[in-house]
Amino acid sequence: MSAAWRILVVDDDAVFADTLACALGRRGHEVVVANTGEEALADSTRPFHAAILDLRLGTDSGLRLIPFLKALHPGIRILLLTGYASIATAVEAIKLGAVHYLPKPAGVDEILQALGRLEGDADARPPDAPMSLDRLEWEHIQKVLAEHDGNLSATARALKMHRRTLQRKLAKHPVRA
Amino acid sequence: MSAAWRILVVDDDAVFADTLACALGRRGHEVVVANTGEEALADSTRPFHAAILDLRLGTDSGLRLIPFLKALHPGIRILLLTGYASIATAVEAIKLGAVHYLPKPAGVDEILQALGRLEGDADARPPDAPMSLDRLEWEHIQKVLAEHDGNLSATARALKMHRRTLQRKLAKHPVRA
DNA sequence: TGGTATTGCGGCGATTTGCCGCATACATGA
DNA sequence: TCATGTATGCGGCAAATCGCCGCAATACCA
Repeated sequence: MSAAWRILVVDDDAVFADTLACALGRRGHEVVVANTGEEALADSTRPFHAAILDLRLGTDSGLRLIPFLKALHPGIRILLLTGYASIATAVEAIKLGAVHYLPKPAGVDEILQALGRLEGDADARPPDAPMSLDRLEWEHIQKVLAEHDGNLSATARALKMHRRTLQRKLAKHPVRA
Repeated sequence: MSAAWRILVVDDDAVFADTLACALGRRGHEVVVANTGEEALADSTRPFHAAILDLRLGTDSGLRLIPFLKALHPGIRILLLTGYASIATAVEAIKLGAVHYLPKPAGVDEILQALGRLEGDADARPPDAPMSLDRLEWEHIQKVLAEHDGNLSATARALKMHRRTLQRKLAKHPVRA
C-alpha cells in the first residue's frame, strides 16, 4: 500500500465506524463515514478509491449498495465487513464485484491487505476441521433466508421451525471458525 | 426444458462422487467422475458444460483446478461443493470464476439450481422444502463420524462439541434413513 | 501389566426452545 | 377510507436441551 487513499466507511454502528475511520486516518488515508445507505451514496463529489461496507445497514443490505457505488466511483474497491458473515452472502458479495469479504472482528492491517488484493488465490487452504454444528446451522439458515428474499416468516415456515426461534438464532452472532 | 448437460464430478470420496453422478445421470445428464485433479484434467476430448469440485482433493486444493478447467472447457460453469467450507475459500473460489460455492450436504436440486440448471422452470417447480435443521445436523454428524471411523471422542473434538452432547444426539435419533 | 484413551451414563445448573400473546407496520382491495 | 392479511419485534414462561462434572467399565498398546 503506497499512496494515501480516499476511503468510504459505511456502518450503522456509529461507534465502530468512527473507530475504524480513526484507525484508517492514522495511517494517512482520507476517510468519510456514512451510517446509512443514503449517506453513502450522497458524497459523490470526488471518487473513492475504496469502500468498507457493513452487511446490515438498518433495514436493507449493504449488498444493494455495491452496484451504485461501482457506478458512482469507477474502479472502487469494495470490502464487506460484517459481524453476521455467511458463505451465502460472501458468494453474493464477490459476484457483485466486491474485492473481499471479512467477518468481524478484523484488524486494520487485515482490512487494508484485503483491499489491496485483487486476484483469486488458488493456494488458499481449506480448514483442517469441518464446520461446527452451530456454524453449519448458521450457513443453512442464511442460505434459505436468501432464497426467500430475507422474509423471516417464510423462512421459518420453510424450515418448519418457529418464527420466534429463527428470530433469536439470527440475532446471535455466528460462531467463529 | 433445455438439453442435457455434460457434467464433470471431481471428488476424492469415490462413494460420494458416484452417488452424485448417479443422481445427476438420473436427471438425464451425462456425467464423468474423476477422483483426482489429474483425472479431472485428463478428459478434454469433449467440452464439459459444468463441473462440481470438491475443495479437498487429496493433498492439493480444488481451487487450483479452476483456471485449468476454464481454459480447457470454454464457458464451463464450476460449482464448489465441500464438507470443509469456509468463507475464505468461498471468496477465493468466486474470484477465480466459480459460479457458486455450497457446503455439504446439499441436495441434487440445490446443486443444479446453483449451476443455473433449474432457472428456466423455477416457476413451474414447486419450491422443494429445504432440509430441516435437525436433518442437516444429523447428516453432518454422520459424515464426520464416518471420517473418524466411528470414534465418538475424536468426532466430538473435531466438531468442537461436548462428547456428552454428541452422545445424546446420537442416542436420540434411533435409525432413520 | 500399567498407562492411556474410549465409552456409557447419572445428575445439576445454565441456556435455549417452543409457543403464547400483543403491538406495530405495510401492503392490497372492497 | 377502512378492513384484512401478512410480516415483524419482543416479553414471558414452562419444558427441553446443553455444558460440564464425576465415576466405573472396558479397549488398546507398549
